[in-house]
Amino acid sequence: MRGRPREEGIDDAVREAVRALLAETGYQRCTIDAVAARAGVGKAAVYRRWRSKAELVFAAVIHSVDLEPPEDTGTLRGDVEAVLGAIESSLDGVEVKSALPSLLADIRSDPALETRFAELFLGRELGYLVEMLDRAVARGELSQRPDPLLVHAILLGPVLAWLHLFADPVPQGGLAASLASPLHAALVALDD
Amino acid sequence: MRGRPREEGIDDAVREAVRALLAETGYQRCTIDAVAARAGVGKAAVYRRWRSKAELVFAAVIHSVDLEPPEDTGTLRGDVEAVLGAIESSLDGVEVKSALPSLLADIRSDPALETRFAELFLGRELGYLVEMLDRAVARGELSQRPDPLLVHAILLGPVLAWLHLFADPVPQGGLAASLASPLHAALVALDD
DNA sequence: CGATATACGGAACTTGCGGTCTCGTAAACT
DNA sequence: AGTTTACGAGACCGCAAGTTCCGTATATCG
Repeated sequence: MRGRPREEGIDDAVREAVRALLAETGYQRCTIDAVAARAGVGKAAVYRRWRSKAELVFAAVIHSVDLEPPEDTGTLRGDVEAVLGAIESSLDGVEVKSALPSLLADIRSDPALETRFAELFLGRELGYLVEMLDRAVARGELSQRPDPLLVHAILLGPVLAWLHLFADPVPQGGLAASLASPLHAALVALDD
Repeated sequence: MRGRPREEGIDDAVREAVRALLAETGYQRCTIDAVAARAGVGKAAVYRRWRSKAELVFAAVIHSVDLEPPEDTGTLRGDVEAVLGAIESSLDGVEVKSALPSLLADIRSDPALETRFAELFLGRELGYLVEMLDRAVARGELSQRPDPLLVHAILLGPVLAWLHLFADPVPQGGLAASLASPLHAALVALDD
């Protein structure tokens, strides 16, 4: 590579500035000028790294979420609760929560972003669910593996609806705990 | 009332133009100038009726959705499928589907809109669910009425996730049919 | 060392859209 | 008749995304 190399730390500084501004001022007020100023960086340096504001926010938020593989709790019921908890906490991050609707809108209007979102998030979640379901089949809790897409919708949907659509406070003991039993029953019912 | 009265038909013409442009060009390209031109109307006439683009799109989309009270099918299982079908078809309207993420983002960033959304949609849906649950209790299918907010999340969430988050084709026989059994089981499990 | 290529911060610039205002005109009420 | 409000058309403002240019710094290649 010829020329001056990319300066170390700018990527992180910009992503951190995005997260801070999202938390402090929301998605609309989190402008590229403000991000660059906050990170002590020129706008050109930002656009050299990300093609658009949507890409930048996506990268910043993604980077702050670590989607962990689900633990094997020994029972399907326990695994369901663990998965729900992971989804809830990943969606409930402080700076993420308020930006989620706008970010989703951007993702849906940019095919490249949509593809990466499907691979980075939905695909990984789906893979984890398949593992969880296969363990349940091996234990004899399910007779066969149900359609993972349906399972994904059944588990992710209620958490998404609550945090994203309702603005209501989370119920006693957390969303995951409240939803684990009924959604476990839903998966069992799916097995018939 | 003094002065020239509002011209009849402009409200409808503008709302219809919004729906057409949403379907043809998506939310971003559906600009107020384009809407006014399409409706054969000046921009001032638009802003005399709606305070912002978000209000306008909200009104146009709302107006195209008729949220019907759920039928009493005689069983909770049947009622659940009917409710799921109603949610699915209301979310699956051609022009609504692609605009939904952006519209939701606008709603979430405008407190006045958020209130109206909660009243017009969430509140009405919640009321219908309470009726459905009370019928189930009267029939003895449930021992007591579960938390309607949880039920709302459990029923609406999976449909929302599928149509709004996944871009995947709907499963065999429709979403409502595929989800009715497992989600009915979830409600029954909620009763313990 | 010197030429070239790329990065940097800063700032000017372009473009597009939401939203407001003005103008000349039309249609109602008092 | 006079007042008030609506109308279409279009000019206008403000703001934010995205691009370009400037002077400068830092790397590789010959």
